[in-house]
Amino acid sequence: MATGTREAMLSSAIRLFRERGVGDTSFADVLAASGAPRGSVYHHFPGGKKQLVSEAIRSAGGYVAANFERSTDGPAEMVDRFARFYIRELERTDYREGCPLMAAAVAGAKEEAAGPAANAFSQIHGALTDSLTKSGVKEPRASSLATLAISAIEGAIVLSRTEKSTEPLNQTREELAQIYASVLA
Amino acid sequence: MATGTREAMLSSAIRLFRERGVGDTSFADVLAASGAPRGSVYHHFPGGKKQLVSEAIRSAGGYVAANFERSTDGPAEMVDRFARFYIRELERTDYREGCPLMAAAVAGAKEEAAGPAANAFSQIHGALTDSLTKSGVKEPRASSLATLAISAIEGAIVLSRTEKSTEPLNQTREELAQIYASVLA
DNA sequence: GTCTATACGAAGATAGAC
DNA sequence: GTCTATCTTCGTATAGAC
Repeated sequence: MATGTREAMLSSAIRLFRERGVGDTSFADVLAASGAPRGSVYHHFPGGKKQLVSEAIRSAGGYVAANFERSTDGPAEMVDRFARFYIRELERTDYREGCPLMAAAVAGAKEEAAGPAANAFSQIHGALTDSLTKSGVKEPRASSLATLAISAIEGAIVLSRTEKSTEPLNQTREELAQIYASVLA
Repeated sequence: MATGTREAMLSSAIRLFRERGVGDTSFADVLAASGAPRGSVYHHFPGGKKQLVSEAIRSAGGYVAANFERSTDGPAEMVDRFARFYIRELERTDYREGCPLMAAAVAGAKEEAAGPAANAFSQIHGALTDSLTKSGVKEPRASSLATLAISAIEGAIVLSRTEKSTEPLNQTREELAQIYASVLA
């Protein structure tokens, strides 16, 4: 298919970013991982690596946001599913792959990475805040609770990864569940 | 002084890691930032870049841990001071410099970075858990609450940085203060 | 302990043939 | 749309003079 190579490069880039970070991922790495033909790189990404990074993080952000929000879910479910998703991801990849948005955000100097990551975080925060207010939580508390959950889960993903244990993420998930339950009661 | 160059290189490395991440920081960058003489690199760090990274993160870990724990503080104070420290750091550096342990942990493939970061996180978690149990919180809740606080603050640092606003970190700090207050009451 | 010079490879990017 | 070849720059590392 026409876009097969492009898609393969983007998804390989995302995987490598999650694994080693943006700065440690080279163009050649993406080529090798995706099996994409060497000569077609600048055909698909005339803007070079910056374009590849930017599009990959944008794509990852859309994916994470879509996984985060399900219109039928309440706030507690959104948070719990988000945490569980990354617990599964860490187990699936033997603790190699973290959150792509985190990887991008830490490369603060690269605007092509940090910019799309900021957008995605903002989108997730907005969705969770909305869900909280619809459940009766007033601003500014709704925004605070949304920030707490996103911060805690993102941080816990990193801790779980470095410890090679799901315990930090599970502990965080349980504490958040308790907080959300008491607020929404 | 004999170790002046060495120290300068290490502290410059830490600053650059916080700013752009480990993968995007080159040896030459560290040299330029520290003003260290080009020819003495392998005199001070015969193990090359791996040694520099490893020692820099170890040093940063000790610094963060020392800042985190003060023997006279209770758990709520430890958490609050940790959050406030990074709020000040973000303001001081115009949101350029995040947590060095985060930067190291995200470079999961580099054991010389991820290893020392994991040690530092573990040390901080142990100190906070101890402080909680001494305040009467039983295990395993003490461990969970410690994990929640560290995860949330570390995650919030990243969010605040990408948004160029202290709001996420402040919101997280306030929510954590509330949780700790209710548990310790 | 610091300097210059340089080797060596990796990485990003481009050109031109097919 | 893909291939090979190549150019340039950068990054790590080493050698040898001072």
